[in-house]
Amino acid sequence: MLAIGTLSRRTGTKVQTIRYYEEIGLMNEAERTSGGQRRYVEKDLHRLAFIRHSRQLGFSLDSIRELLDLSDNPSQPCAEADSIARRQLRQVEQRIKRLQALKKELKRMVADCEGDSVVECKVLEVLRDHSECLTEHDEIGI
Amino acid sequence: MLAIGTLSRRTGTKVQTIRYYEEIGLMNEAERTSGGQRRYVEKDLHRLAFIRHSRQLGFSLDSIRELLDLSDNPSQPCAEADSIARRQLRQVEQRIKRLQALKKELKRMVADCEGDSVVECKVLEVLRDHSECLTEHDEIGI
DNA sequence: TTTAAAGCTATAGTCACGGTAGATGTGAGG
DNA sequence: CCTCACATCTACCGTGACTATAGCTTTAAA
Repeated sequence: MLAIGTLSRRTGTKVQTIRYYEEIGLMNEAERTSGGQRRYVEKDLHRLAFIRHSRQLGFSLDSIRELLDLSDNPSQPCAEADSIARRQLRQVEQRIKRLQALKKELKRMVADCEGDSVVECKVLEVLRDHSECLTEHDEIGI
Repeated sequence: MLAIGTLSRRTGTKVQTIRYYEEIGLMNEAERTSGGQRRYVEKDLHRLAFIRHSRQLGFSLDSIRELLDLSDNPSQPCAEADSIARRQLRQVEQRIKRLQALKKELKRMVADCEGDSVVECKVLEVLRDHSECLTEHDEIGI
């Protein structure tokens, strides 16, 4: 039986995060000692590792919930897990695109900046005047 | 004198967002009508446009605060604005790198997935076992 | 048995807003 | 001047995915 701190170290997850996952029902409610402390078994370790790994791949907790459900019912067809992964892939590709547009704009901004004082600073000038932009960026790129 | 809704439309900023910017001191406190409604002048429009444009380029509100301070004191040297922009550029480049690693991993995941049922689903298998990963991804890529 | 470390709950904060309720103000038409 | 639709006001809660704190209790090793 593992204490929460051990689970934390073994998975690289903060203790509070583990408790948070329990609170939102992503982790099952852990068994407790007579004194009220949480104790975990190997199965919990695997589940948490699955969650963390999925988070590292950028899946939302909602997507992870779906993936865990699928993983818990091994007789279902695989198509759903596949489509969740593909959706995630599309999102990542979108983000990369937007960030690359930003990168281009920022590069141009700092490359052009050679003024000594703020009055003629290219960085601030570009920020002041949207029309100087090469690309149309209506959405915030995160 | 512009009402808040006009400012909102002219800059593509939600009304609540403008009020929020005032609350956190990013926008100056607006003049008020006798009835208590906010009224703006051209200067406010420019400041808000600067803020929105900076947000579109991914700057944090804290960075924008610095940039606005610089912009308000035009005799200062330009170096600081430049370094803020360069910092932002580095962050964007970092994010792109991480996302590209994720993309690679996700692509491999969905490409390998051909099983019919969840038991043999490659997607779930990879998520279950970190050791199958090509890359080390310790941080969550956002 | 002592005691330091680890655990507990409850609560609030993060970022950058978005949304709601219920009251009040404004400006154009009659 | 009056009405009425629309705009705006304040105050507050919610988002995602945690993180941090305070003040307590439990555990395990020496």
